[in-house]
Amino acid sequence: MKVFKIPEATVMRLSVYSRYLYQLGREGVETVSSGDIAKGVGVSSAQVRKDLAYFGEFGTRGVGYKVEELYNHIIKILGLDQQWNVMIVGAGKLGSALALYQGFAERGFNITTVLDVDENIIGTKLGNIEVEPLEVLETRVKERNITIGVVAVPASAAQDVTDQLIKAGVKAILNFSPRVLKVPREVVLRNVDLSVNLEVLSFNLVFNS
Amino acid sequence: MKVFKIPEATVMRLSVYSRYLYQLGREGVETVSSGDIAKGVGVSSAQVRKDLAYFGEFGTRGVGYKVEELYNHIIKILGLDQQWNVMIVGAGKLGSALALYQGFAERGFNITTVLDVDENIIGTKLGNIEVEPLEVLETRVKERNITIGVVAVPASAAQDVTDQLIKAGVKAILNFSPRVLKVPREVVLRNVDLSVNLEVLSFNLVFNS
DNA sequence: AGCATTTTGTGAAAAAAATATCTATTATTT
DNA sequence: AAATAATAGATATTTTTTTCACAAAATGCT
Ligand SMILES: NC(=O)c1ccc[n+]([C@@H]2O[C@H](COP(=O)([O-])OP(=O)(O)OC[C@H]3O[C@@H](n4cnc5c(N)ncnc54)[C@H](O)[C@@H]3O)[C@@H](O)[C@H]2O)c1
Ligand SMILES: NC(=O)c1ccc[n+]([C@@H]2O[C@H](COP(=O)([O-])OP(=O)(O)OC[C@H]3O[C@@H](n4cnc5c(N)ncnc54)[C@H](O)[C@@H]3O)[C@@H](O)[C@H]2O)c1
Repeated sequence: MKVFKIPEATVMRLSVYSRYLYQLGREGVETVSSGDIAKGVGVSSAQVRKDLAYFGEFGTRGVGYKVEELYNHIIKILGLDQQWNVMIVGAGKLGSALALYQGFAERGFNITTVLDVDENIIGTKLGNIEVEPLEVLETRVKERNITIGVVAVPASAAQDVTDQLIKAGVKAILNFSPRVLKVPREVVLRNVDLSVNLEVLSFNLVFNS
Repeated sequence: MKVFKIPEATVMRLSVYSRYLYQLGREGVETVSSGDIAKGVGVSSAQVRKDLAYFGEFGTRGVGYKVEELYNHIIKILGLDQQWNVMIVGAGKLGSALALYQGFAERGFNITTVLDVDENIIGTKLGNIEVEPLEVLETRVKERNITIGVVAVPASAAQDVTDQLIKAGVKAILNFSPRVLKVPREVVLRNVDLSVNLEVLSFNLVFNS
């Protein structure tokens, strides 16, 4: 029921702010100004205040923000005050790295299931998750209440896997394959295209010289 | 000496267009309109034309673009008509996945060197690259003419590794650690923050419901 | 050859985002 | 208690990016 539209850049920055606040919290800092945050994460102080202003008033004029309080607010805004069950499809190099990464659990993302089609991979363990065959996709999504699907299969299989995830009831998809995916409007899609990132670097190297 | 500023979003889209054109080329398609490209990658046709207009006139009115020709132009724009030597620092889960990924070489990114500090990892092979100790960083950057450094170490080591890369002469850095890095203005930096991506999903799941 | 059709390239308009400025509120100092 | 300083929140301005819309080519059809 979105009324205001929040810039995606704002959401991404909030995520970064929250991690900086977490760090400050652990260092024992109790209050922080928009300028401090700005300095810490490399944006302007006006930007920090603007980003927060979309969601309410969290600070005290003349004083700043309470680190812990602001942190909790942002965590809530980002939906990280709850657990999200995640399925990774494709237990290759990248899928395995993601499955083994502890950082996601710390932020409330529970990687409950990893699937593959390769007989040699199915049955192996990634940490304490056993890789299961693609056939159980729908069953697992339903019984484990999985809302987020991660696509880490070759480009040729990406759309097919995506369709299966959506049919099974997944609400959001993080796509690592270099393929433009078609999803219904109500499904949230994000693409992480690692090649594009390298190519932006090479462009800048050529262009700025 | 940059005269016009090109939106970063434009550069990212060009990368996506180029891959779509590559695909079309392999399917034997010879000409394509801005509308076709738009449909294929999910943007507007005006956007496609505007993006290209920053760099010249590549099409024929009433006809469209020659697939191969436009592809070559974009490859040139992105600096992919040359080889880039890349060093990955951190041969953990993510660094290994990146080192073993064939897709980068296909786009002109030559991963020549992978470094780590862990005695158990140094000396092991990733494909045909042997993981070497961090100590050789400067030597390798120089002798192998490395211009791009990939930071795939824990956040606590990220700034230190970055400083070493820059001191050794690397011109661009792709950072996978969840840490805001400080780099001199002339060094190109891009952050790939995988947690942020998941958090944008959870935000949208909460916000749009 | 003339006319209809397609589709680029582009200037103008609109929308979105970032930045700067101003105002109000709190805390601190004198 | 008044003056001063700090800083959030609101508003205004500027900049950037996207979208729109149309004239200018190129093609093909009659
Ligand atoms: N590894 C990287 O660093 C990297 C970088 C950029 C992009 N990518 C992209 O990420 C994706 C995965 O890359 P990777 O390097 O892990 O590849 P990979 O080949 O190591 O792993 C892919 C895995 O997917 C499995 N698979 C294939 N079809 C499947 C299906 N229909 N259902 C379930 N599993 C299936 C394969 O068995 C394999 O284990 C690819 O699309 C790749 O282009 C990877
Ligand atoms: N694996 C993922 O899916 C994932 C997801 C999001 C972010 N990240 C980030 O990417 C980075 C790497 O993640 P990972 O999962 O590969 O971690 P990892 O622990 O598997 O690997 C890190 C590697 O870096 C090495 N290292 C440590 N200090 C070093 C130094 N100073 N110089 C060279 N090497 C050093 C370690 O020996 C280790 O091999 C981390 O910053 C992590 O937060 C990873």
